[in-house]
Amino acid sequence: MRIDVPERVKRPTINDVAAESGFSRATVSLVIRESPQISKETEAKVRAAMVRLNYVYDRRAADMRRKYSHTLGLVAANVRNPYFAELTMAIEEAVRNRGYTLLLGYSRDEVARQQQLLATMTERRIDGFIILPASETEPDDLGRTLLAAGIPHVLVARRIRHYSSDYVGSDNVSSGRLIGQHLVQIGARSVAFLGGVWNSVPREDRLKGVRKGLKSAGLDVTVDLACASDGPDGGLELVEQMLAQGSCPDAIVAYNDMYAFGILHALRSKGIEPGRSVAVASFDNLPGAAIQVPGLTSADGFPAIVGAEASRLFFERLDNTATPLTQVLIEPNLVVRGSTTDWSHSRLRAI
Amino acid sequence: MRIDVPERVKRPTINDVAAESGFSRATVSLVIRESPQISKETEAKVRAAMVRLNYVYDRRAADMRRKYSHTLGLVAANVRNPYFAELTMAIEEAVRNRGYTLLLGYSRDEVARQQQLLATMTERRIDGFIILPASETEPDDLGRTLLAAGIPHVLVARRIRHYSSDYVGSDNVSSGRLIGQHLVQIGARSVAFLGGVWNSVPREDRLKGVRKGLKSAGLDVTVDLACASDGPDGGLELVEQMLAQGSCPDAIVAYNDMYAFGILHALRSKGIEPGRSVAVASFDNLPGAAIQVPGLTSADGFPAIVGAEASRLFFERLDNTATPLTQVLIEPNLVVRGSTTDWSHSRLRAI
DNA sequence: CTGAAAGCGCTTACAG
DNA sequence: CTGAAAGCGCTTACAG
Repeated sequence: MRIDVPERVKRPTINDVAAESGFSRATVSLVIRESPQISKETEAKVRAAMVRLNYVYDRRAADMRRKYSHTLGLVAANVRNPYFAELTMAIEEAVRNRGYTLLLGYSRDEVARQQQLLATMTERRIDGFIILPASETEPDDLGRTLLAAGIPHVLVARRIRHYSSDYVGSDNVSSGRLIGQHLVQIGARSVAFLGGVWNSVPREDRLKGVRKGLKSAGLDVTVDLACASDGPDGGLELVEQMLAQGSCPDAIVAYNDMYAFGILHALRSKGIEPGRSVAVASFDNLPGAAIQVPGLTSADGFPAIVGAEASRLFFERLDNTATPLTQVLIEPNLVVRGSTTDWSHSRLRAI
Repeated sequence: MRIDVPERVKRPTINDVAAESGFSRATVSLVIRESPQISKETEAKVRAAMVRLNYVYDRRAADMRRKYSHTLGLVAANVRNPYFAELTMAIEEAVRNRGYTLLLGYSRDEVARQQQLLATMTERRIDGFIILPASETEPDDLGRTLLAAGIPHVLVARRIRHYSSDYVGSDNVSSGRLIGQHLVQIGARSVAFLGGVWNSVPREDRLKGVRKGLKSAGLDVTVDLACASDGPDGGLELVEQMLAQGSCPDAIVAYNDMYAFGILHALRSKGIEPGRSVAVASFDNLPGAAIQVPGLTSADGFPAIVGAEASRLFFERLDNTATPLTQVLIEPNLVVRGSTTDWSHSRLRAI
């Protein structure tokens, strides 16, 4: 089967519509923008001409003459983690509801790619950025390209140390505290913290929170291991390293659910039954957490709300560049499931 | 802490660079585009002026004068399914490597949203689209807006019935056949097909493939149930409906891994052990498939390759609008795991 | 309510 | 190798 693809043809412009309708270019422009100063008849005639010619408005040309491009750059590390997927989708929706178009790029957690994306989108005159920064991003990476140029931007999900900007994210410290307190409550005495990128801000925040939660019982984290890979391999590596450090702790706190899933699998492959033998808790509460074996206790960070808030803050910043920088932290919710309560039960039984 | 956000300032233009460097506008333009007809000294002087002024190129203005906007619209149903996430990331990467910028929108499987996105991006003069269409998309939805206007577009992952276009996707029929044949091989005699959107093209293709695979042993699908939700609830609904139709089949084929994960969970909650009591196989081979309990047998569709191929085909179409429409099907690979081999073993043992 | 003119920031022939 | 002029498709004051 051979089907001809239509050739590119020259598109009609506002000039053609003016000629076809018998009005001036300015009048056509006003009709397009639904100006109240155009009479019903004039509008009808112009619109009819547009339909006859198959006219398609050129927003690029329009925006070039205006102050804003009605375009937003979203630069995200990746979208493999469903937390990021949800966050990204929420931003896209909010942005579109404001009549904006989204330019998207993934840094894949590489700073060089991220910088290239920021540069290209700036050349396309986006009105600003929402950035889920690559893990290793330094303050200068954004300071020199965005702050210095006065380009509005909101950071999401990952703060950057020593960089002041608008920011929206889940409250990682609070999530950690909830998890720590819960582990104290079920009677855990030794706790390992596994996964995440070493020394990254979200990891530090989550770990700090867990420590706060444990402190009420005079406890602290006994094992602390990072790992760049959040897949099954990463889980296995973490579990093996943990076991190599001595005995298995009462509880494992994973950096996030992606790590936790791999850790659950690794534990089983080592003959250690997650839940019964060792309690496991984590961050994010992805859809997959509920259907793990056993169900995974996890702190929900509400990525869709984070995304919506980030968009709201972005447009607020666009409207008023003078307001002080704002940090919005979304309160988490700990969802308790078998991965910690099973352990609690076996403990009680043993008494 | 209160930090002042710099005000929007008027940006220097090519005119300013011309004045600062002492050359004409045209010369500056040629320097920017690295024309070979500019001398080293001239280039150096112009570049120095650009640095002094903090000049930022305006690609919108440049593209408006050119034939192409170097911009591509990606309209995807969603990115919650990791298959789509991987596909999207591969497209973003390929597009960027060609110096293109990606405009992104999610239809959330709503045709109205999809149409709105196509319209908006067309008004932004994207050079064309890559579309992962909403499930209910009709041929006319794309025919009237894209075909009629001669806008290049490539469909990915989901074909549309009675619509001829460039298309790239995993070979769903082939995947199904591999699964069907494998089930015959392990000795399954009754097979249920669960999940997916009723009557959708990918569902029909996958089902057709499974039937082909089963046919060699004179078998056919005995239960055929669709379900719009691919979460745990959907899994439960499907399993309950299946059990209501009589006894549990030897094997379940899930429409994809997202459904399969929910189905595994639902089976366990009903006291049916997946793998041992009923074999389960599925499509996509997501990262999560390997760490299910038991490991899930699944046909890998290679979304990253689908994305790369779709991008390649898109640019080919852009370069030459006259070549015949092309359909690229990516050959799948069946990854066999415990969810089917456990059953096989128990069966053999029973003999 | 409508029109003529200038301009947004670039590129593209066309001369020299 | 470089410059003056026209143009991409719109919007924006400014008159009338």
